[in-house]
Amino acid sequence: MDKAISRRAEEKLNRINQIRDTAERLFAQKGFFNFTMKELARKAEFALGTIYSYFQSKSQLYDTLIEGKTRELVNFVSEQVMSETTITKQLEKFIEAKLTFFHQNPDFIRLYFSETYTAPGQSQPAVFRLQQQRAALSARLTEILERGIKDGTLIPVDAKTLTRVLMGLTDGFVFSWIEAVPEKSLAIELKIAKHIFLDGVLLKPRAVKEDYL
Amino acid sequence: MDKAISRRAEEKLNRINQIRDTAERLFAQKGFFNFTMKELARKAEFALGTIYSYFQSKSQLYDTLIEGKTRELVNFVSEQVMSETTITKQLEKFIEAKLTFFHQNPDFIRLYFSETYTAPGQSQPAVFRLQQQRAALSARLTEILERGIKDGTLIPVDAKTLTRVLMGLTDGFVFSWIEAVPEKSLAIELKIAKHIFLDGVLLKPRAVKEDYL
Amino acid sequence: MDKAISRRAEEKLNRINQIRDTAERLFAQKGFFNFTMKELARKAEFALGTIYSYFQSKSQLYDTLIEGKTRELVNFVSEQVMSETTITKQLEKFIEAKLTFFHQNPDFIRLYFSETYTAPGQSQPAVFRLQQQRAALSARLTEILERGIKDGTLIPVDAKTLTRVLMGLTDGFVFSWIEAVPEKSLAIELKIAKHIFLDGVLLKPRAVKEDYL
Amino acid sequence: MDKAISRRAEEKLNRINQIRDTAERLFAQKGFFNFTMKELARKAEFALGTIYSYFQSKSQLYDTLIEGKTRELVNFVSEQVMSETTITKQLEKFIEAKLTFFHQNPDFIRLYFSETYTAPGQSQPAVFRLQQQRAALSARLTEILERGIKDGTLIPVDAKTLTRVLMGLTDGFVFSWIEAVPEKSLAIELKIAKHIFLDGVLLKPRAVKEDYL
DNA sequence: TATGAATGAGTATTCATTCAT
DNA sequence: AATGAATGAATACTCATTCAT
Repeated sequence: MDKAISRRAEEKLNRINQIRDTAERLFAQKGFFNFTMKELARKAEFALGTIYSYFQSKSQLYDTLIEGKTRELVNFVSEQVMSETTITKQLEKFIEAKLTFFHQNPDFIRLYFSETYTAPGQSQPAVFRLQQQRAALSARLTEILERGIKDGTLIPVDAKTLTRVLMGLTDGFVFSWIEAVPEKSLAIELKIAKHIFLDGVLLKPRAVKEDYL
Repeated sequence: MDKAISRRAEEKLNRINQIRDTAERLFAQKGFFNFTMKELARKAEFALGTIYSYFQSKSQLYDTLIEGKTRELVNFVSEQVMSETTITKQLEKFIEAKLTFFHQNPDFIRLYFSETYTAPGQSQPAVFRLQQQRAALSARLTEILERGIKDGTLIPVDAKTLTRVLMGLTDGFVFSWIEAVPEKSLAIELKIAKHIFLDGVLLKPRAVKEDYL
Repeated sequence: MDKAISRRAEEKLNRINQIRDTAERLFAQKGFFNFTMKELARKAEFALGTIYSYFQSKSQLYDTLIEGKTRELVNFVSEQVMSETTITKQLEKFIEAKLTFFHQNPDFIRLYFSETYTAPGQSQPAVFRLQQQRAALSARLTEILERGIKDGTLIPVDAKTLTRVLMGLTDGFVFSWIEAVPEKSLAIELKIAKHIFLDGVLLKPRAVKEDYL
Repeated sequence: MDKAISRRAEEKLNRINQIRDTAERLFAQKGFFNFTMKELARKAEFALGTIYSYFQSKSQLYDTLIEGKTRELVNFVSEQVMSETTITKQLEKFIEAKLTFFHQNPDFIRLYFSETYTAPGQSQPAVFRLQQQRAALSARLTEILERGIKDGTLIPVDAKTLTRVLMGLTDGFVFSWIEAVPEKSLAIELKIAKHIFLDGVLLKPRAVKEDYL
């Protein structure tokens, strides 16, 4: 009996996951408005009604997808960063984890950006939660940067500003993958990314550092 | 007679521009699918049919808007960059011009990202053209970087990779403005951006530069 | 063996009755279209499939309910009327029985009217049978009235017309209970009803009776 | 110009009325749930979208229909009744007006009863308003009856009860027309109805009047 | 025999686009 | 040229019914 129940539960989970995966791919490929629930049903090989027995609505399905993946992202990055101790290593780890996550979840890239893109005034659930998660990630980054600035490792710039900058920089990196994810060279890209963030692109560092507001 | 015609032509141009401006605002605020042509007509203070006498379809209006603005962007950045001679100055100018353009056209930020977001396989006209324009901008950047690498100003990295990186980095910077465009501190942001790109975030440059592939 | 079978048969009957009762309540409360078979299953505490093993379809369940209750009504009224001998008493009994039946089956009031309401051209089974039952009831009434007219007890009006009138009048009485069934005053209402049907509302009967076509 | 505008206004009114008439017929024939907006469009010879440009939704169209007709009914009956002075004449006029209205609007009979039928707890707009109008009509009737009871014209029964009774009786009369409206004999039916209400069905009034609670 | 997950036809509503005035 | 009423294809979602377990 127990076995039967768990087998059913497992099958149900599999079905849900099959829908989720198909939906994620379709949302990513076509955007929210360009795919129909009918198409999802066909691609996921379920009847329309079956989809609706697992998810309340198209929006709710979308929300669930975004929310789940974003939470994964935040957890993944947080764990990786916490495994390091020095500021420099933590920053490197942050970059590495964020880029790695998106590299492993290329479909999510579009979702992530299309959601962040949506006008904030609309305050749809998905957007709201995603922005909350982004905020959580930012807060974690700010802590590291504040410590780095205080102990003289980093340039003395307002930590909040620096946070926005680094969040943006890494987003931009990922964003460049929308057109073409570099299949094999993640290691190289990572190396370059870290280097640029930490040391800049000039071969010979400038002798005199500028003043920072 | 000539005058009358030119007055009419001017009026027509004004009308078109009024529609364009309203449309750009709406596209930016709400996204392509979240407003109706009826709403556009009402906001632009024209009849529905009038809009359609100037633009073939909603998509075509959208395409036109994206295409025009992107071309403006490319021209603006190219001109600014060409006004400088040294590699460092040109890179600084590139960053400055790109960020300035988006700072002055905040509505365009969403359009730019939402379009780039749309899946490339779809090959809708707007996306296609926008990507062509992006390619043009990238090509310009690659030239500069190649010269910089060759003359020893920049770290010896594959120029194509570095291009993608810098395009992504600047995109990311702009992207961070979607949530909140910094009204007054563009100068400061620019200073920081340039510094980070060129010198990195470490206060004391690392003594030994790593090897680059 | 016999016993076991009869126990099963009894259990089955109980199950069917539980479904019928729940269904009757739901049909009456919400109307045919405003509740789902799922809701019925939940309220009757059976699985959806179980309902369908006892009733072919939602419509057929509805039909069965209407048919059964209407047959009860006709039988009840007929029996009561047949227990009297004089015309006046029979008419009083007809009124009394009809009103009493609906008073005891308030849920059925809505069912009765909503069904009669449905367009006759549609010829759905339930409507058809209900109308047959109504016809049976009417026929019984016509007999009484014809005798009453013949023997000079009643005003000399076409019996068919008078039948329709009295059917309508009693329906109307019952109909007024849809909004609020008078809990305690059935006796009083009955007294008034009988009086009005037989003697009218004027305190002093008009001296000269009009001619009737 | 004025003319053109009024012509358009008139055409628009005609169009709306054509939709209303078709809708009233369909609602009456099939009930709310058994007809589709598509069918309405086809029967009214308009495109689906056109229907929606005149009415917000199926429900709103339904509400509008019920509300309008019911108001007509109440106004019509009120005006007729007010044109008489004696109690007896007013009661006769009430019966006459109510029956005449439904005789002239046979489609409305079903709507009227199906709406009154709908469970009151649901409190849908249409039901609510219809019941308000019914209440208004009842109130008017109560006034007349109270005066009649006071001045000794009518039997001494609680006026509220008598109101419910007479409302029910006339409803019942109309209700009997659902199955078959008597095309030619309205005058006769009216005569009989009035007679029964006022004098009852007994040819020889009973000598001793019963006591009334 | 009982269950309830899966099915998919059916329906209200929206909105880009057309075209008679 | 300008207007906006009319059009109807497209789409999210519901719910009676089936059937494998």
